[in-house]
Amino acid sequence: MSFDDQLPPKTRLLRAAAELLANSDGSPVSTRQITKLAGVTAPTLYHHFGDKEGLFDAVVAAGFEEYVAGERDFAPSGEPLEDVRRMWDNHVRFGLTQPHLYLVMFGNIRPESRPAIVADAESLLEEMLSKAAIAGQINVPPREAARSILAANVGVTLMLIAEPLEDRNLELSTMTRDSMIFAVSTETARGAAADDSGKSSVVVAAIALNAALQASHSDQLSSSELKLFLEWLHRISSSS
Amino acid sequence: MSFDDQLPPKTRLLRAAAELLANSDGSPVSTRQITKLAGVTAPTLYHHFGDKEGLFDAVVAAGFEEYVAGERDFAPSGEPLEDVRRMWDNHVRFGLTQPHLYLVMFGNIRPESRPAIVADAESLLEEMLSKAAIAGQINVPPREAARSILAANVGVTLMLIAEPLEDRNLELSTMTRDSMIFAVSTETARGAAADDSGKSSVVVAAIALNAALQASHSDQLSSSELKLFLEWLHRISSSS
DNA sequence: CACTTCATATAGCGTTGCTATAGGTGCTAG
DNA sequence: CTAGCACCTATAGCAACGCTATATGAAGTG
Repeated sequence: MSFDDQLPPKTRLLRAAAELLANSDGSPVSTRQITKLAGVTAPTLYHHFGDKEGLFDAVVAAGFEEYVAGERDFAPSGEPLEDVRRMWDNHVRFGLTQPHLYLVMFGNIRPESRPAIVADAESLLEEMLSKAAIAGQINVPPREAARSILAANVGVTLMLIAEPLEDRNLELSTMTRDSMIFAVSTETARGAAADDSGKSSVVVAAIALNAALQASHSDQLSSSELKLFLEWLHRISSSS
Repeated sequence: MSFDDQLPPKTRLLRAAAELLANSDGSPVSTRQITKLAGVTAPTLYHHFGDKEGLFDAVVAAGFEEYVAGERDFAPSGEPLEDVRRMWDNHVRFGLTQPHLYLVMFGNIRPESRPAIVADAESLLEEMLSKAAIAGQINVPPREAARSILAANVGVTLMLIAEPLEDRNLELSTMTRDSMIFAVSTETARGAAADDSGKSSVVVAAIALNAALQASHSDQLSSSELKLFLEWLHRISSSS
């Protein structure tokens, strides 16, 4: 169960820490576990990495390489905002496939101590958004857009990690992603509010839905379902 | 430096924990510090709260009361989306004035263990968004909108907490906030390319009706009818 | 008074991150 | 060849951690 004795202790420590971090079910990883798996004793760890956090930082640095590699892997599609979407998705995917590493990278927030990793991720995003800005596709300075989008991206990823596996719904991610990109992009036709009739109630909403349904040939309901649905709608909207 | 001996130990423990948590500069707070400040011994803590996390949960619960009180304090302005903005701002303000408490509440994420606090904050937001939905102001089901907005809200707050005080820029918050609200609100005609406007109005109306029905306990339909009705509504509103 | 129940204290277990000290190893200089 | 010098690693152990088995006191009830 130990590591190849040929490798230098520093490397063995890094691999052991990475492995334990990846397989730990959220419980903290002790230096004793790490040094035991690496086949070295405690002082070796502190000689090479200063302290536990130093070792984790080194692991994170390697993890970040992987993260950045993922972010850069896809060739620019010529559609910067589409690339931003892919960066978002890659960010979330990274967080969900390596939740413990991600939590060390982005989750271990301490007041007034901004992890360098955040700045790196931010500039990576900003780079792509600058292209979008050049193409006149966004209505916010790239730096601010990057900060904003990254914040939302981190928030969503943390939420998804915290969620039990069985009801993890990636729609939260895509929806938030598209909301953010939509909001900063210039391609949105503003104004032209469809119905600002206001003062909506059950009745008004029912009437609106009724009209809209009949006009749009929605195929979400079968015809028999639709018939009954409309009858109920009528009952609701003709009451009160 | 100790606490009023008249108070029951449970209260003293709570206050001591809250105080140490509030004044700690991010470093962890030990049970020994807490019990010493409270003037009790270890078993007392475990008798009342089970374990350290239990005590922290209790502190958080008190903090959450404060948080909720802040969220409810302002009278509804009659403009639900404006109230959502204020809830967002209140959330950020709470996080920045009590960063350590906030980090215990929202930052201490562990894989697959979703803090109850998140669900509470979510339903608080959802409640307000339902009003917006009834008024036909949003184009996404309230629950999904709440999840999405809260995720972004948490992400932004964590980012701001991590940022050094001197260059904390609240514009990140307002910008992200408005981006999210803008994206889910119907006051903007969404990108024409991806949208069939007829179908879109069906969705909006369905969402509004759904929210209205759940809010008003209409007795126009029997409970079994209502159940099926809502199921269809859900099918319609979650399509597109 | 006897008895139960709740609340607190004494003392200590096992584990944590970390280190003072010392010893071994491989290199270069004389 | 050997002496000296960095560099690296191990032995052993400290202080602090979360937590608990056990015992003692206080308060209420028959």
